[in-house]
Amino acid sequence: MGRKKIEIKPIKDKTNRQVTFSKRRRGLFKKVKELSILCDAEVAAIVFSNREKLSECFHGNRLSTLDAILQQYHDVSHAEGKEVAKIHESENSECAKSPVNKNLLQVQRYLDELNLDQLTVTNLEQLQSELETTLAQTRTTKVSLNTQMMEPAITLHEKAKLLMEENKLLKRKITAMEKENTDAKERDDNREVNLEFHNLADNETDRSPPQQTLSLLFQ
Amino acid sequence: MGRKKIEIKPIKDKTNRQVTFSKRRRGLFKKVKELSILCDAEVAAIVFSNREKLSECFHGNRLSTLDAILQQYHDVSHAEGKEVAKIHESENSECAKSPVNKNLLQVQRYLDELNLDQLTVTNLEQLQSELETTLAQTRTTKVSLNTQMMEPAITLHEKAKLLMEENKLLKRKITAMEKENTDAKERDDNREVNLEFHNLADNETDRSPPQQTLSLLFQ
DNA sequence: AACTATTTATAAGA
DNA sequence: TTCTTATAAATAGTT
Repeated sequence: MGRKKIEIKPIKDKTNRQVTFSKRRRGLFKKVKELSILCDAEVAAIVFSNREKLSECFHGNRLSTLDAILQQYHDVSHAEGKEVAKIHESENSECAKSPVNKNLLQVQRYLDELNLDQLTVTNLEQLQSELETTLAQTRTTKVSLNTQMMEPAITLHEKAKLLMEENKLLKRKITAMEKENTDAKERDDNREVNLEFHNLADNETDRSPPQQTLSLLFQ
Repeated sequence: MGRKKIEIKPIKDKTNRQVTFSKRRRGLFKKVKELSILCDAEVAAIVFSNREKLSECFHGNRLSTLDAILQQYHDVSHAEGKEVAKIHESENSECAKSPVNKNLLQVQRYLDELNLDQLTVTNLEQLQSELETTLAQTRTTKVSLNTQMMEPAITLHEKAKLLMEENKLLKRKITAMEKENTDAKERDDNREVNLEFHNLADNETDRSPPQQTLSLLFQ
């Protein structure tokens, strides 16, 4: 659909790829919306760009979150034929690409600029733990199920961005660890590297408690 | 795109709706595949027909992340509760005016001033403090039909979920890496990052048993 | 960001 | 259903 036919193969040119990505993602999300509305279907699309940025689009008028979709996904797969409860009905679900929350972008930036040398599993878990502690206080906050309430895409959108930022850090860290391991191995095949890995593992094991706090979070 | 222009509104005629559903789902999945290939992106689409029938397609060649995220998203939803936030994407959501958002702005400023070379518990405690302020604002906000007032709790709630998921992912990867390191040392092999990936495309026909694909996601 | 020449998707008909 | 085809829609390359 354009001036010329293109082959479906990876676009090498960075600029062109980015432009195409934006255009096609927009188109994809539009299709998602249309399919959902036209056919009374639940449709979700999740996109990770090659920069690890995430955007997602969900449409449906019966189930309302990706959670629900995945729940249903699971239910259908594990209990074929079992009737899946419909949670609620709502009139309409408008959707479009989400606006960017500048605050969260700032957090992203912050995470992105973290010095890799200082990044450890402990750091991330500490951050998580702190956030969990704080967020636990929202548990009693009940949200009205007013169907006209529109939760901006920011929630799913931005949280995912944060997640991906951390994910990116993780990958970089792992890459660094691998590299270090390789180097060490080449120099001297001794046990130092292993010890380092074990330390990390121990740290994260010791820090499992945060998950308990989380269990209180999502009830 | 057809003999006549159609409005994007629910199709009442059952037959027509079913036909359109099939056609458009095929088209959607094709778009997913193209976007993935052209732009080196991870793309997933999940579709439930109005009869609760599932179909999905995933495309991507780098990450097991998406699978992992969905897995963990699912895990959390299941293990921690059934409360499902009602979230809809909306057009033109504007969060900047929210009082809670102003608190987030404080967080942003705080992050701005952080020495990025030093992420410490003290830093995090300050961050937590800021977030607590934000959440306090949230709690005192009366439930309102103003959609903007209700977002933050959900937003933060969801963020917390993802932080936890990321944490799980982190652990998983590091564990895998640790294992790989051990194996590599033992065998003196070359290391090979073991990024599993799925390409479940072309799985759009209804006869395709959901169990097969789902077992990959939700084993 | 817009603009169009084209390709692609698809609505209706067979 | 499946195919055909006229047309709407998406979009590749351009400005």
